[in-house]
Amino acid sequence: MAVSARRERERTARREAILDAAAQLIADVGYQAMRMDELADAVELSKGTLYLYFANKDDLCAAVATRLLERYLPVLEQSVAEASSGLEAIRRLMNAYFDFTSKNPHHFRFAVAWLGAHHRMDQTSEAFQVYRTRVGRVIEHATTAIAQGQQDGSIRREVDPLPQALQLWTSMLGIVLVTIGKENISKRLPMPVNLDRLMPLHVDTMIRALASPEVA
Amino acid sequence: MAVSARRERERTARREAILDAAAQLIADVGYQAMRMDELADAVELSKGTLYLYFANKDDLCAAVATRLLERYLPVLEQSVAEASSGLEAIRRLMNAYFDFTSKNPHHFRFAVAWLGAHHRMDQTSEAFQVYRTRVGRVIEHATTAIAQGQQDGSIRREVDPLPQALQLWTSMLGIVLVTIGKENISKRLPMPVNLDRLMPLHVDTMIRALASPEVA
DNA sequence: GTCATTCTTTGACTGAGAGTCAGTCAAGAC
DNA sequence: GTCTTGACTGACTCTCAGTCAAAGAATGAC
Repeated sequence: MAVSARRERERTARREAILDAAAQLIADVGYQAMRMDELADAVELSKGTLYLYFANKDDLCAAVATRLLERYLPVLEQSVAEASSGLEAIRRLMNAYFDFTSKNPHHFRFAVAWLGAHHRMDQTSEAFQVYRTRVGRVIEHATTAIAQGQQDGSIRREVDPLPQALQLWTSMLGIVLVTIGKENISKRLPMPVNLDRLMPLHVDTMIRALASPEVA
Repeated sequence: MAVSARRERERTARREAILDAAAQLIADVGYQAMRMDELADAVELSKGTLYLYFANKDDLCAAVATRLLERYLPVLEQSVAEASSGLEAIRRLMNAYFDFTSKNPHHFRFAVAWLGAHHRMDQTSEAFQVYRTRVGRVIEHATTAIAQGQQDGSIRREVDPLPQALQLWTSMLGIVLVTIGKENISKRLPMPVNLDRLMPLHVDTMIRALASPEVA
């Protein structure tokens, strides 16, 4: 039946329209401050309709985050592909991920809230499932790059790729968390601090820890 | 006048009583789920009274967090004092900080929310000022340990102590963030992951990056 | 063309929880 | 005795996520 096919298309289109508006709003004010009424206004739908497309606000935000990360994955992949060695791939991957989070600070804030959440967020929904696999994709790239670096001799043999990839990604979270709020945070800390140097320093530090002795 | 002195004491005592109850509640359910009505019940005061002692919920949580960190500072200091070298001091400091956050996951969640906050949290209040100086204390210890390690030859000369201390503290945040939610997070990620090893791995990785060539 | 059916949308409403404020009360001042 | 001060109260307001009974639109059968 052609009707149901068209319905399906329309439904997808509407969903995308909601996500577009939500992404814009979140970029402007953040996902906490974004209100569902406001979003309904922006897409010219009633609030109830939003809840026909997404289970709740967190679910919607997860979908926005997923789409953002999904669109950025090719850039990450490109950066890895261009690398001359596994170690270089790690450096590029870190820089590219950092670039992504700098451009989408609110997406990152949401991801952190997701990780840090205790009770509040219901993470059983499909949106979170999908988001997880995208994050997994990033970690996989790091894992592959490390293994490759061991092949080409740029990275130490003793390193265990998957755990180390997790360590890389996870430590990155902290760096990014502090950096995206730098205007505020540098005033929040009691010592004079230049947070622009933090990320490059972190990359150098990690590279030094991974590099095989010959290279270093 | 003796009256005002007594009033002052009583006021302080009441404030402490509120903080005690709040610390307990936050430890039980987390700072998000802790409700001001519930807290008022617990200290046998009315809700309005809480707002005579603290500007708002965030302010109160910041005071709880500050007190916790303050009480743990001697332990951190002890761990540094017992170290045989600057590098060893860093290792101990990282482990001690990690121990603290494991025992007080909700405190840490609050700190992360504070760092990640965009608009929502009003951070101009005194409570946040004080909290900042306590965090600063931790970073100072790390800075000192690095400088000391350069003196005793355990840490590389090229390292710049303060920026590197910040890098240490900041990268730690990410690791801890993921680790404290490990029961959940290991199910949240698409690959099989043992998060118990993450923290030791991070410490080893950082130590390797800092160690002077002779030592490594 | 009309009517029944099914799918979509609506927006007023509910509930939860932070924060407020006019008013009460007790202790001290005079 | 009465006046002042400051701590305390709790019913109230406000904001916002999420709900649901009713309205509306599209489709298909005859």
